[in-house]
Amino acid sequence: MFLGVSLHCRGYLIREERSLNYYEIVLLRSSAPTLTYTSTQKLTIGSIVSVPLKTTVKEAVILDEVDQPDFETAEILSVTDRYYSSEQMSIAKFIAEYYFSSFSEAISLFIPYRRSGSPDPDNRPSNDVGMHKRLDVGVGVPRPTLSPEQQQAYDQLLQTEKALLFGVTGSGKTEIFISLMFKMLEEGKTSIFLMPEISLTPQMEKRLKAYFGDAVAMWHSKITKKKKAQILEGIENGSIRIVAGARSALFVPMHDLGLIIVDEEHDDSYKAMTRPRYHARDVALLMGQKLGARVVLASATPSTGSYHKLDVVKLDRPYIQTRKRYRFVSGKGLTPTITQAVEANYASGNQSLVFLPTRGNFKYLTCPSCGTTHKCPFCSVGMALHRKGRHLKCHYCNYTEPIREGCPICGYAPLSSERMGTVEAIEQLEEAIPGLRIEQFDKDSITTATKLKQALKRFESGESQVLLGTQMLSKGHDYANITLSVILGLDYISGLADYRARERAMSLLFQIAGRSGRAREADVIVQTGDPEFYRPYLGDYETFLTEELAFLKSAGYPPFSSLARILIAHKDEAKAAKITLDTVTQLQTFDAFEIIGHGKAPIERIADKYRFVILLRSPNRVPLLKALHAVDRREIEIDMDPVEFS
DNA sequence: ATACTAATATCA
DNA sequence: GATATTAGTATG
Repeated sequence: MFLGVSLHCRGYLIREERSLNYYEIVLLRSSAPTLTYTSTQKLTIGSIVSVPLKTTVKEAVILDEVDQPDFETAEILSVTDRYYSSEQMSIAKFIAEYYFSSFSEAISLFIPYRRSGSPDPDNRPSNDVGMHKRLDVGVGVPRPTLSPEQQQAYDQLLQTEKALLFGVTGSGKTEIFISLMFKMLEEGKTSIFLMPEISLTPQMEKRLKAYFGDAVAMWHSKITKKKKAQILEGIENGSIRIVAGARSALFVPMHDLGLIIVDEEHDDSYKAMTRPRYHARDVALLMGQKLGARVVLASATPSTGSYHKLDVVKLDRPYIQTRKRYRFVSGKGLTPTITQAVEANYASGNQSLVFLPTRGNFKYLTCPSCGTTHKCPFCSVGMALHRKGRHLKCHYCNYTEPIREGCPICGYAPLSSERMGTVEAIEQLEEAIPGLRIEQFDKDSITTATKLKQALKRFESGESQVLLGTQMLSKGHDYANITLSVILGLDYISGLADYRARERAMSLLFQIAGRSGRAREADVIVQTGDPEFYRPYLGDYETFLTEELAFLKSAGYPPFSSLARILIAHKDEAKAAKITLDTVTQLQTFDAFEIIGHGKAPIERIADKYRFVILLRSPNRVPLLKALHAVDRREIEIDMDPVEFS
């Protein structure tokens, strides 16, 4: 640090006065505009400092050095030992501009670097190969042996900066990931491995730990503060070379990053649902480009977008070639056909998997007399029935109330309930099939990693014979000996008003089917009223992708166009409607995009706020972004590349 | 974001 | 008329 004690100017020694520097700063976790402060110290861009604001002290980031302004400035109180690297700053700038968040919100995604105590003059932020001590991590540990197919895919991946690894379930993608990570270790580089819902994939953790031991750390929102501090220390001293985790793992302060893997890249949970509404897959690609790191996206059911945009490396031979018999059945809920199939599978000593769609699995209370559905007082959705807790719960705002005995409108009792919930499905199956034990697999019952492990353990030991649950079932766990997969209510998914509904339904079918028959041949029962849609593509996702891309192209949807969704939410419905119309009026002055539609959101009210949406489409994203930056954004939220339309 | 201020609603 | 609640504004 340099203190400007005196200044020489044309040979004169100017007054013994410290020179003042002026800095533009942005407060962390705040939507306040950039402010100007002063300091006697020379500060670097990205440094985190403490500043006085009104009556409190806040943390802020140095954005830039500026000339003395024409207003009074306060002095920066202190400089912390934390800083954001220039790469973090520029990626945050991109996120703020592309996803319409403040810079503060974008930079707050990142975990800053910590300045090490030693006075290293070349202590530059990142990618300085050689600045960290090299540990003999992984040396001597047997590496995975790759099959010729895996070896070929691995070689191909090393030839490109970014690629999509398209590998069917059971084709051995994980061994390739591990081999790539070993390669990084050899080169003295680090890796980030992203997966959806990390806390729910203990298998992956186990496999990574087996190869990399303490050089790998798991990172997700449920990791304790203390543990996170330990991991950051490990990253800083170079002992941790691989960070595996959910979305947020993308923002850990790695040094010498060489590889980012995005597993299950098709998964929508990579899109953040709160500001900044970034897509981790897309940010990973940008980050790779900025840092010179390789990016590998991987999936058995890649998104149409990635398949279209990236070089594809295929891995299509599964270890064990197993046959699947598909059966399409009609109806709703647990029909006798399905119950009988589960029973027959159980009787022959085998295990089954039953899937219920996430949003279709809730049971609502309705009055058989007047037809009223019991709704949340703050949201325009029915309240889900939770029999275990004997209460009604709003899916959107978590408002809870006790179960009513009779209809609040006409007093009719008892109330009836519609739709199949996980609990009811389990009750019905267990009642119909004596001796059958079922694991409930949803957000209500699998709340911790421990509960997940216990449920899987019971299932693996044969103590239970059915896994029944929601989306969670489709997420890459390895299940031992499932010979029957049942997918209920697939039409609920494909019927959602969303240009990607078909893709989601097809992906789900493949993912669930992929959970079964890993060792032996298996049956897959699909409950749908439209079997002809699925039938041509069974066992061939690539043909589906090709044809779906043709459809998306003709309909003008992504990846052949760019979408933006504008969300307006206000307690006063009239005000919300007015903001919507005012925004539409502003938007109509641009010809950079098409206003697909505007009006009430499918879910009209959430948490006591009325919701309106505007959907925009443009063949080119740049003019769309430019136009949106010109509109008044004070009372609207812009969601770029939306994945949710509710 | 949040402290502060002005405006407006609520109430004894 | 005093006080509670809400809306609006500036922050360096």
